[in-house]
Amino acid sequence: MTRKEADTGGRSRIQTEKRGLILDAALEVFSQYGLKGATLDMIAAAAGLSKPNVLYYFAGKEAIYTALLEGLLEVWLDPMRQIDPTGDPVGEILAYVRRKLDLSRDYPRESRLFANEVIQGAPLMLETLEGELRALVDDLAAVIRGWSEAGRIAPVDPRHLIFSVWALTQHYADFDVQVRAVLGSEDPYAGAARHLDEMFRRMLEPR
Amino acid sequence: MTRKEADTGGRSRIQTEKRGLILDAALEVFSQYGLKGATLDMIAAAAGLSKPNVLYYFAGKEAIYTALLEGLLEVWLDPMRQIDPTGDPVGEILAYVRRKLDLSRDYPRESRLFANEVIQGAPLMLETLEGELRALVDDLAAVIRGWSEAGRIAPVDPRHLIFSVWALTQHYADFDVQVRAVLGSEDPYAGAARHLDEMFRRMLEPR
DNA sequence: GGCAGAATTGACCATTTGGTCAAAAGCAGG
DNA sequence: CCTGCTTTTGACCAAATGGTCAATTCTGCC
Repeated sequence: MTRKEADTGGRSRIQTEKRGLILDAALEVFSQYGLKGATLDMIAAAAGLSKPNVLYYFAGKEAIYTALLEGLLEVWLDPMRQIDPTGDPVGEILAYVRRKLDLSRDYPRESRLFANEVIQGAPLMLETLEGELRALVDDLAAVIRGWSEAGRIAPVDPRHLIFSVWALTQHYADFDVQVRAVLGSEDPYAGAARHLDEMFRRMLEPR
Repeated sequence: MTRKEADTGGRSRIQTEKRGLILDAALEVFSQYGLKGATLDMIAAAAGLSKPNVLYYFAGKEAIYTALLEGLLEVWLDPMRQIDPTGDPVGEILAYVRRKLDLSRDYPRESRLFANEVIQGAPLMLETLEGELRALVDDLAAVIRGWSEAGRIAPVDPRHLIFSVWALTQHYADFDVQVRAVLGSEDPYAGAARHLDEMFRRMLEPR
């Protein structure tokens, strides 16, 4: 486990505990109100700590926000890393979609936090996006292009295919209220899983 | 033209002018920083007016934001309204996708403003989403279901299909920085247009 | 039990910011 | 040019908010 949040990093038990508490509270608050909309008082209250005590563990509001974002990227990119270039092409992509949709269902706050950041121009993540993310996408794009050229999936623009996976899966987390407003009491994720599975299958299966 | 922004509504020439100026400046600022992140001073500066002067035309910051959102929905829903139930099914949906993608390309600020609002729970739009939007989607879903049952398009969940159109097209506006970080200097919209066209075609054409 | 360092907090501060107001400046019609 | 109005603004205010700090409490260790 190399996740930042879980890495005690030489910190005392109580430090690790409280930092975790704060990060969890901050995720709740930031994902709902954004960086500027959230206040230290809200975060402190949600964590059950006093404001100065929160500042004892983190240098400032932005430091909490940054720590959160850093811890996030790992988890977020993980489903992509799990794709097996030697596996069955259509199956691998469908499984990827499935993992990404599960992430949206199980970690909607994380998804919204990320979305908020990117929509506002990703001032804190531009580097990462242009570096790590881009490299990862290039790698996967090469694999997909290989599959495509070998006739194992229908011809497709690899990078726009990847965008499509992101867009379609994250939509259910980020636009949750809209989706639910339209669907009423129906569970969005059951329908989404069937729909996306069918959709990508039709799109990818070679004729 | 029934758009709120353009409706003089009995206001003097100068009123209409200045209000328009303010709304345009506010769109720029709100879409970039969100409701809380934007300040009246920023909006005033962007509009080339003094802060009290801005408050002379609008009751407050939220009033500007609300006016903006109201003016938006019309434009945003328009492409859906243009779908012709008597037209060619696949062609109609492809044209819809195309219109929606054009909107993302030509009005990214509007798209981001809307996205920001919905991600944060749409406190000001829940009613509209559950009323007007839901009704509109239900209507279109019925049309699509008809096409599907008549075998004129492949079987598909109508409402999730609509979500897919929204997600895929708006992604290019809302996540612009991410898309560009991955693509480099390549124009996102040319590739997106081809990709989405091909994707929906494969998905919808009956076997 | 006592002590050193870690953890916690109430009180406080400076800045930002949404909003007010009374006075000044424009402006159109007579 | 005067008059009544609309428009504009500088000065100001109160509340919210990020952050500080000295003092107090707690904890682990001998």
